[in-house]
Amino acid sequence: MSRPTQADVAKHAGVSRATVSLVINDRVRGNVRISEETQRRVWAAVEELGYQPNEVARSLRTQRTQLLALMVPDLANPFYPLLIRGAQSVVNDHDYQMLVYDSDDKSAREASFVDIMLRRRVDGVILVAFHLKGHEVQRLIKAGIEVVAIGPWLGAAGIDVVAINERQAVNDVVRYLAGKGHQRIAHLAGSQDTPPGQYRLEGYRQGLAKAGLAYDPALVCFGVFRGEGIAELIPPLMSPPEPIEPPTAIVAANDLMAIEALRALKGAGYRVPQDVAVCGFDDIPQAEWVTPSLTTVGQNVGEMGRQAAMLLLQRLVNGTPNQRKPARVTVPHKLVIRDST
Amino acid sequence: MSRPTQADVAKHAGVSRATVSLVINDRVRGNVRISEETQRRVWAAVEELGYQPNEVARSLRTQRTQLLALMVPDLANPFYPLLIRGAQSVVNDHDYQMLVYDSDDKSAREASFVDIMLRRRVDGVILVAFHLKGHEVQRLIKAGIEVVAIGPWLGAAGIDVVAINERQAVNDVVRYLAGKGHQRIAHLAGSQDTPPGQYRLEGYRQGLAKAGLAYDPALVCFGVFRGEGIAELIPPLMSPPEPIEPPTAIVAANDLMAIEALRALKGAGYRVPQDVAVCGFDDIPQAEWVTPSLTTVGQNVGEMGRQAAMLLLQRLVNGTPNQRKPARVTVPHKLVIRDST
DNA sequence: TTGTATGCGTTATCAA
DNA sequence: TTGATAACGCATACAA
Repeated sequence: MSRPTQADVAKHAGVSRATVSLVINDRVRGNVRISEETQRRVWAAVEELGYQPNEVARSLRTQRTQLLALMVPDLANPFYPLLIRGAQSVVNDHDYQMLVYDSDDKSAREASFVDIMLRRRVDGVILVAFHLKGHEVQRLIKAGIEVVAIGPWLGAAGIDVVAINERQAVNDVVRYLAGKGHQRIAHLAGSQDTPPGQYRLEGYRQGLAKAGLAYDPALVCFGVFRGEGIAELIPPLMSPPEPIEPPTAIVAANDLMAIEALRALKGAGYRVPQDVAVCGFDDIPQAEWVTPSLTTVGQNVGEMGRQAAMLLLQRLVNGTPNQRKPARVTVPHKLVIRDST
Repeated sequence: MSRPTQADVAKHAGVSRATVSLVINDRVRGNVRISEETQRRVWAAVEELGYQPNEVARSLRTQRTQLLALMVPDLANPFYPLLIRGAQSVVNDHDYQMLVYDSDDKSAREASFVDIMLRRRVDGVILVAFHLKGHEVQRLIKAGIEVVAIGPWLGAAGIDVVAINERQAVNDVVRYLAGKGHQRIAHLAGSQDTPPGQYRLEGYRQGLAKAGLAYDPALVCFGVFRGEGIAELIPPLMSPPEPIEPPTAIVAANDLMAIEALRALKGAGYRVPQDVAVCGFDDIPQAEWVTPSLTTVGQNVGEMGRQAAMLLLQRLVNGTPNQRKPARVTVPHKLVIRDST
């Protein structure tokens, strides 16, 4: 029932426990020399007993868990599974495992993520944090846990960050729409208590300014990135009280919101893009599935995951933890023009 | 730099290490009695030093890691994030964390999952396994790791399984189509080296038989659940060589495949459902987004995740590991009729 | 009510 | 080239 330990292997092979450890960890390549014969015997015993090293004991001894963690705000947003995949692929190639944590975009869950990681002694974390404060992240860093953030993040001072230029991206969208002759461009903004929500709204305002259009608060409404409740926002936006002109284009803060808007608009009898154009943000695979297909900002999300994981592993394997100066990787985005504009 | 241990807390509070352990683990409620004053001092020291229990050491000592793992075949299929969410929600409520592992539908990765879990000494795993053999799962069980499988699985003898009735579900779809007058019903089958691929094909054949329709191999083509390469399957299916009649309905093995088929059909100028009806399987949220919206088999995927996690935790917390007789939970499915049929 | 001592399964530092 | 032996940080049986 109880699993074999190194001691069992040692007894079985007729050698000492230390020898087993040396053989198994391939220390033979160092200056340590162990006879061919002994090695053979050890491996035979391992095989015979079905011995699997106890990673827990190993972690306690080496002070390294080979465990990383990735926190995301919404697993149900297809954007994040792609991010996770990208990160997983490089992490697993380096003998690490990764814990996935869905914070559900909740401040309390983000905070408890920190505690859990502290207790589990993970070697590093990748954060897509919407609510975490700088000092909470500092707790991780002080405990020797390496941290990489993905996405714009206000408390990012001193840590590696992988992101796209959010303001610029929305800016691009707005100017593209203005270039197509749109004068009344609305923004379906994300939660303003999150950095992407704020940055994207800023980008929208910048874009308007650059295009010589006035900012009209009546054209901005606020939703959540999850896309819930967007349908209720559309009627008041599209049929505003008298003197206000309705928009001819809507820039949503992400694809989930844009797709919900699309559905609500179609349901209400609006033609997209003839009556109103719609743009998203992220370029999730589903942006191509909807009708009309969605014009959006393409983020290479898999690449962002990979980059973040690589930064983390660099710090972890190349020694010098917490020493190197923080990296800031900006992943290029591109405007993906489809049928909704 | 180095983090405080219980010994540090003990010194700081002026008590012994054991006392700290007792207080922190809330053993005060047992028959162990510790004075209010001592407790206060311990907690104060914990607070002051920012002590966090070392879960690694604790795991080594208690022989429990409070770690579970969930293996899925394709994180990019929106079905699985919903499953993960369901499981996470109950797992996290019980002071466990969950490792998410994407096997990428690869046999080798599924096998290495087993090794990794064995070494990490996880307390339990939830498997959505497409390739794992019975004896590989037995390795987990022999090591004392609790196992719950989600979905149909051939090597499931003796372990808890949460699943829907796959054959019946496809059966229902075929008979529904037959009832609408379809005589030529095609099947876009999933990989036949996976249980769902096989069961769904079987269900298709059963449905045909029940509806009094002949099985025609020309109406069955084989794709992958991921949905890649479906577009190439459509032209030969829809314009078969001379004597063969093309189908008037297509039953896909999952929604990803159905949606790709939908897109290919529309691209080729077919009208859905007038020229050909399309059905999917899973009812991912995106089934409702596409045009026409997709008729499909609704699986309550979040519920399946929750159920699986509950079964696992029951075994874990209610003692008696591996003793109880295996549970077999069948989650109800339902035909969700939309515009594609 | 609190303290002492031991072991969980490793790795690593010494000697031999 | 190999073998004792001491940590790693904690929980717990037993003593006090």
